Formats: sequence, structure tokens, C-alpha cells
Amino acid sequence: MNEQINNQLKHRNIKPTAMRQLVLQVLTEQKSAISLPELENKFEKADKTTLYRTLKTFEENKLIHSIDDGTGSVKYALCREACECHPEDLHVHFLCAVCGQTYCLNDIPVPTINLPAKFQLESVNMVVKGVCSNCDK
Amino acid sequence: MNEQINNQLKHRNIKPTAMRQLVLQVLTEQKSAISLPELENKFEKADKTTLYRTLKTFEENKLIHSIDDGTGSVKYALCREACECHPEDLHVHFLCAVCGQTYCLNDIPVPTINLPAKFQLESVNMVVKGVCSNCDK
DNA sequence: TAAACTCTGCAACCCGGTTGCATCAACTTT
DNA sequence: AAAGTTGATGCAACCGGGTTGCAGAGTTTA
Ligand SMILES: [Mn+2]
Ligand SMILES: [Mn+2]
Ligand SMILES: [Zn+2]
Ligand SMILES: [Zn+2]
Repeated sequence: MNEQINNQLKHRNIKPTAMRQLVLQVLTEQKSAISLPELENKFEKADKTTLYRTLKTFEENKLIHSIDDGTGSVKYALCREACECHPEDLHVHFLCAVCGQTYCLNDIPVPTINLPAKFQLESVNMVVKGVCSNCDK
Repeated sequence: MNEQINNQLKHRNIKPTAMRQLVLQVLTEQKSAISLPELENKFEKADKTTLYRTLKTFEENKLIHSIDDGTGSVKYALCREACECHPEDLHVHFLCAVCGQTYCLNDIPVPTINLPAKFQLESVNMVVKGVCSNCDK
């Protein structure tokens, strides 16, 4: 049993069930964000609902964050260790129009916006669409 | 028959059918973006498919643009007259977490992003979520 | 051990979006 | 004017991601 995985769960106050360990393992191996249907396909035999609720739990506890890239299915990616999903933690995401992969651009924070008067900001979703470096060659 | 409406359609090379005139009329009256299900409710008796295809036609011809604000239904709003939906025409959108309305912040262009090497930009979707000035009072 | 709570799996459902197809209206050609 | 062509409309059915209700299995607590 991977101790690292359990520590991550513990760090976010998530009980380390077998299912959750497996899901976190898959998420850790991803280079790009993954959707619920894609996650389903990673397992021989796993129930959609359980995976769904596992992702919800992970998200609520800020182990992962969700990304709506406009493709019709929400994708998920690991948060950084210190992430609290506050506005200052937010980064830009990139959707490749060729391969369909969605990447966290962790090094690119979401730019600050000057909203009109009396508009309060809670969060920002910024998705850049284009061609990724893999597909550009 | 509103001449203004017909001119707008003509300007975008869209044949001015009765249905299209009505839909454009509704879109013109909106202060915030509207979804297909919402548009359906604006009519006593109208077919979802026709409205769907009308919106698609409008979007293809850049009379309107679509906004995925993450609420699960895509919303639509009129483009400005000179808009060609190029990256330089893009603006920020605002989703109010209280009333659910989505507004075009036409005066706030989407900030420029410095992408990693070999990433090509095509378009950007930037949605700010928070509380709008109506709900803030 | 018994009770309380949590997690899991199955089925069914919801809803926005989309497609296929037949019909209808407008416009062209003869 | 009649026939042919094109595009718009309306209806039904479907698709897929997401979500809920509920029962049973597993785990924790007293
Ligand atoms: Mn991310
Ligand atoms: Mn807009
Ligand atoms: Zn790519
Ligand atoms: Zn509001």
C-alpha cells in the first residue's frame, strides 16, 4: 500500500478506503485533467456513482479541483499541497483543440480583473483553447 | 415588422424568417445572456430544435456568441456590430452566484496570457463568478 | 455485541443537447 | 403556371454526463 497516497488523503481529512486510494493513484498518474467518464474507463469494473462521489469528496476537501473546459464533461486535477482553492490559488487551464487534453498551467495565475462597481468576486474560471505543445510539432 | 431586426440579420447574412426575427427580438431585449431552455420558455409554443438551430445559425454567423459559465447550460448573448469573435474581440463574463444571471462585461477585454513555449492560442473563456450589483444591495 | 454511521453498488431518473426524418415554404428553372 | 430545388421547421427519439434514492456491506463507537 502506497504510504504517500494515504498521507495525502489524511492531509485532507479523507478516510483512506480502497476505492479512494485507487482513484487518487489514477489521478496522481495523470499528466492532464480527467473526467468522470474517462475515470470510469480506467477501471475494469467500477461503479460510476462511487467514482462520482469519490470525486465530490475529493473536491470538497480540496484534494482536487474541477475544470469546466466547455467540452461537456467536467474534468478534475490534483490540487497542490498548499492549495485552498482561494482566488489567489487559481491558475489558468489549457484545452487542446486537437488532442482534447486539458492541462493545469500551474505557473500562470489567473489575472486580476477590475470588476464594475458593486460586483463581488468569488472565483474565476479561465480556460485557454488552442494547440498544445504535443500536437504543435 | 421591425426594420432594425431585419438589418441586423442581413448584416450577418442570415435569411430573415419569422422565427429568426422573433428570436433576435428576444435576444435584443435581454439584459443578460440566455440559455436554450430559457429561450424556450419565452415562447408559448415553439419547438426546441428550431430554436436550437436558430441559435446555431446565429452563432456561426457571429450575430451571437456562446458563454459556458459552468452552470450546465450554455448561454448566448448578442455580439457587438463589429465583432468577429476573434481573440481581440473577447471579453470577460460574469456569473452571479445569487441570481444566476450571466452578464457580458463588454468593457473588460480578456487579459493577455503568456503561454508556455509551443502552445498556440485560439480563444479564451474567462468567467468570473461572484455577486452582481443587483444582488449586492 | 449492538447500535450508529459511512461507504458502496445498482437502478432509475433528469436534463441539456443533438440527430434523423418527414413536411412545408420560398425561391428557381423550364 | 408547373415542376424542381433548396433551405427552414416540427416532431420524435436518442445520447451522455450528471445526480438521486435506496438497500446492503463495511466500519466505528459505546
Ligand atoms: Mn488546474
Ligand atoms: Mn459576452
Ligand atoms: Zn494537444
Ligand atoms: Zn445577481
